Amino acid sequence: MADVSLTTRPDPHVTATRGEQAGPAAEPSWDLIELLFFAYRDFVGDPDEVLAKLGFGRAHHRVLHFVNRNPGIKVADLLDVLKITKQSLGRVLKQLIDDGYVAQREGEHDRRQRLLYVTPAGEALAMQLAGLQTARISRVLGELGPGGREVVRRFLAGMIDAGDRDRVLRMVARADRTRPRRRDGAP
Amino acid sequence: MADVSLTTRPDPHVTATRGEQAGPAAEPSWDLIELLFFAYRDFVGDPDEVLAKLGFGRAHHRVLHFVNRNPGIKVADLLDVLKITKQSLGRVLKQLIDDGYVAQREGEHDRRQRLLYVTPAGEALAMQLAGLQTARISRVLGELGPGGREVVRRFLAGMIDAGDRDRVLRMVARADRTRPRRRDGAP
DNA sequence: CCATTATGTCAGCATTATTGACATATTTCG
DNA sequence: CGAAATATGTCAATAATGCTGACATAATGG
Repeated sequence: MADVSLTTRPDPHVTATRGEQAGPAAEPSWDLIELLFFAYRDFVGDPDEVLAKLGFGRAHHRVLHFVNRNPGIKVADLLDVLKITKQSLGRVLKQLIDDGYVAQREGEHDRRQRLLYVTPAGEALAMQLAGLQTARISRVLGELGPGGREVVRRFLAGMIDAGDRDRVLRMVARADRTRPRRRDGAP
Repeated sequence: MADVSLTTRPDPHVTATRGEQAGPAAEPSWDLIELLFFAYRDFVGDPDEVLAKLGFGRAHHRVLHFVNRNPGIKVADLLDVLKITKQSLGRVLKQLIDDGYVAQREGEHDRRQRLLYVTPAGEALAMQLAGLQTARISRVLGELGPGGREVVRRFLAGMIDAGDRDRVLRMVARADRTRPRRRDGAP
């Protein structure tokens, strides 16, 4: 049974890849639809296990992740990224704060703002979770060979709604620069 | 602002792709982690809208999808694929049956079994939803150029837990053969 | 006949999301 | 200055989707 189709094969239904024209949809991409479902489920599965032991869920992960990646982010911007309501965010954010994984600080220019930062414990947890997901990704990219990473990146970026894509890519790029060197004014 | 990084660029943190060795996790793949999050959200977003108008949710989509792809599937096997409990499945399955999207039939050899099939309405809905997702996928694959599809496919397959991978790939391959020609004994 | 299997169902609970309404503090602007 | 707008927090109710545990029914199979 080993290793079916993890290697390249002719792939009968590559009918022509039919790029642009969104005609009457020849034949659904069943394989990619299903693989994406299973891949994403397992991709978030590893963090889920760790979080469950702390009494947290997937929602906590998302909040912790984006706060870690965007130190000093405003609550309003976080809501924008996550596309949830502030009531939904409030609950999980309160738990993360109460448990000492996230801290708030007043904005310097605008004291209404509660800028969000991860605590050292929060950063450690965020890095642990990201490490699990990165391990999975790295293993696969290693199997793909050179160039694979860029193809995957372009595929995922292209799958994002056009209206959001640039904002997301800007955020990814910005945070790429922000994280590496320990940011200045962390609490 | 347009089109950042949808084109290939040097990509600073490609540190060596560090394939196999799962050492102390050098630097997280922040970009792919986040892109996967946003890509999956939008990938399921299109069907979500259609389903909401019918009073259905994502859970209904998954059930309808796998029944459509695996006509005559046993309840137990569906539970295995979805990895949920029969109580959770029962709720959404009952709605799909009551609303005429899924039908049950007794197994021929084993009359305890309730084999699941989509009705014509169910097939139409499943195809509509798959069409939306396929349109998104096809557009991106068209932008990736030849070879992109296979890289993406291998990436997604590789992201699946090793223990499940073969089973999933076998299912994908089997259904690839099952669907195309109208199956024999559908209700 | 009896143990097992396949399925369904009742009851209760948790997580994560929603909407609507309102409260508080602060900034901004006329 | 004072009113309007903004940023955030919170209360209450509801929905979707998952869970556990317990039990019921029907059919299979030794």
